[in-house]
Amino acid sequence: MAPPQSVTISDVAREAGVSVATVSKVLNQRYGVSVSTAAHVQKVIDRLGYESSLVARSLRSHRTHVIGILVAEFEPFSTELLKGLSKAIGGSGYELLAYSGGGRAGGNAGWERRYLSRLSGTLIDGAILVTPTVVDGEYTIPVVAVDPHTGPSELPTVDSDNLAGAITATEYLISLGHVRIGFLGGRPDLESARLREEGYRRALRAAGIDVNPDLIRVAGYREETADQPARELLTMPDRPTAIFAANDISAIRTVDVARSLGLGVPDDVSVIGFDNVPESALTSPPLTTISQPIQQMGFEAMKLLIDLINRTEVQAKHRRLPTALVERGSCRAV
Amino acid sequence: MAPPQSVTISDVAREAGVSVATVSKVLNQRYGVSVSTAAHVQKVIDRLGYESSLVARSLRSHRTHVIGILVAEFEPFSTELLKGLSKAIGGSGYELLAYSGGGRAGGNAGWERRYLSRLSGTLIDGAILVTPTVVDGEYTIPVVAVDPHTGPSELPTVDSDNLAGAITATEYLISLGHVRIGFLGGRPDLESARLREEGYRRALRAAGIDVNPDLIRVAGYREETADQPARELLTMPDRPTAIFAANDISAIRTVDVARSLGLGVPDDVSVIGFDNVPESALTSPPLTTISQPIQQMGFEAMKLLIDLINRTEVQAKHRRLPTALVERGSCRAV
DNA sequence: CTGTTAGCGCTTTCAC
DNA sequence: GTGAAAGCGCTAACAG
Repeated sequence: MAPPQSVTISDVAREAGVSVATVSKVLNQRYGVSVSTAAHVQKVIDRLGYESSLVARSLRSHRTHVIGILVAEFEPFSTELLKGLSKAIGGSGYELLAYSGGGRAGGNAGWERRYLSRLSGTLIDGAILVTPTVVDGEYTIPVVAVDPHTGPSELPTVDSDNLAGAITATEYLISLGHVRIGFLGGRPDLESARLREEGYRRALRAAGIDVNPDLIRVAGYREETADQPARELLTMPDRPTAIFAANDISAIRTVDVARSLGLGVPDDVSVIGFDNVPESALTSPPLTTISQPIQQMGFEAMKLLIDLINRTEVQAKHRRLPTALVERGSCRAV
Repeated sequence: MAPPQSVTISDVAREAGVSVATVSKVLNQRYGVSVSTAAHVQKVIDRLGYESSLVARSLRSHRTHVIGILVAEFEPFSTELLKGLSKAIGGSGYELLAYSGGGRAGGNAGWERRYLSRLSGTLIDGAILVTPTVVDGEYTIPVVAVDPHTGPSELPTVDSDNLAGAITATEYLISLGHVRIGFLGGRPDLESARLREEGYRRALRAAGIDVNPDLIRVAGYREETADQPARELLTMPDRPTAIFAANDISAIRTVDVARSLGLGVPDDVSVIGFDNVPESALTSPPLTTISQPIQQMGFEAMKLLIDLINRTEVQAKHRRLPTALVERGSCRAV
């Protein structure tokens, strides 16, 4: 039935004995085509299995009903978000296009701007930027940022309560009797990382514990960048009895590094993460962490973006979702 | 620095006082541009923050260095695959474009063909089809299927050993003393679903247990379609003591349904899944399941596709990866 | 070395 | 009701 390959609008036109303009009209249900012609053309379209090229179409008409999700990389956080986005898009009539550069796109600051330039104005009607490094400037299409660089700015933003979450994590460790608590920070350019560190410091001070700079390292949220700082903390002469890692990936790496060093978790060192990505339950022991409602964040971001695209009145341009402690097995009292 | 919005090649040309052709040449590092002109144009490009439109570019030159991943939906399996794909793409110079229709795209058989028509010939150099419903016919660009409709066909394919995995799962249940073992089947159009059921039947027969059709239901691999059949199995007068669900999503739903029915897992009913998506560790009790190396499958698919695109000699067009039992807490002996 | 010209597949006036 | 023609942003001959 369906033919092997790329059939264009001209093929359909020729086959149907009409002009491409006419085919285009029936394609887009425009007025000005007789019922019989329309039916005939439709038949040819079906027979040929024709589907209009998103690219060519978008170049001309700037409405594609496609929403772009721009991510540096497909890792646990962004894919979890994708699941929420996918749910939110339900019957909205939009389709999703998730775009990611090669692995280390995260390396080049401003990747989101480049991706956006490449796709916007044409391919997508709106975009969701996942942990973008830069959020200043204006955009030609509606854009929503998730967990961005700076805190809530002009750009519509969805994030979670990073500060409260970090305070909760640290207080939890303190309540377990820990005093020497290490901190493995996130991507320095991200507001979430700043707030998580701030929460750590604040909770420590509130408990009358001095913040020791030696116990603070940058782990960059990624596997490759987390091992070294985790090792440093774990091999200190007077190593911390607990480590708060700014995201689950770092925490998971910390558990692995600890094991490789012959240290038991939580017996020799307690570890708490942040995010509650599904992977956090896969470690042994399963990771105690602070949950962000990531899928929910995706859901909210999508709703917000669709409202923006439709120019619906938007209630709040910044949505902040709550975090919560998830106790599993990687922390214990001392 | 970077200006707010869509600047086109003509803007650059005008600003630099050259023709668009010249700009295009420096953009694509073509010969035929003096060093000084090139430098000047490059400066303007940088100043304007110009980035060429993927759409316009791809319409003309049919090489984009973008690989399409076509999925019906972003759910645990496809996103897990995405992680593997993302890793495989590393320094290859390709970028990833994951495309998904609205939620129930899975409903329309042949979605992958439609998506492909919309994107191919233009936007993407090659595609990975995730659980496509149809794999016949030819394609204009290199295509690799992951876990497709029919088993290994003409189309290059990556899958896992579904038959062996299903046999393992069923034998495991039998070894635990279960005899009345229910089966929650997958998407009927998928070869993986067929093989998993086949494995179930084969293991049963090998153990001298009659296959009871009443104990077999179709759960469709999705949350929405799994609840009802799970409930049916669980509320039978003589309900099974164990259920083998053809994927983790169905298994997780089964655990939930069991709980809502006041049945304990694994005390009243044992449940085993298939896939080992991260979510399977999040249930309580954590799910015993058959693991597929999903990320690895993504990795292999990407390698295969890149070889195909580069016309590198491809060793094997069908790659089948091993499955394994992952014992967690949702099964017990009777 | 540089610019002019012709499209890629499609939508959209605007004549007929 | 229908088609010719222009043009979206870009690349690729081909002239100059």
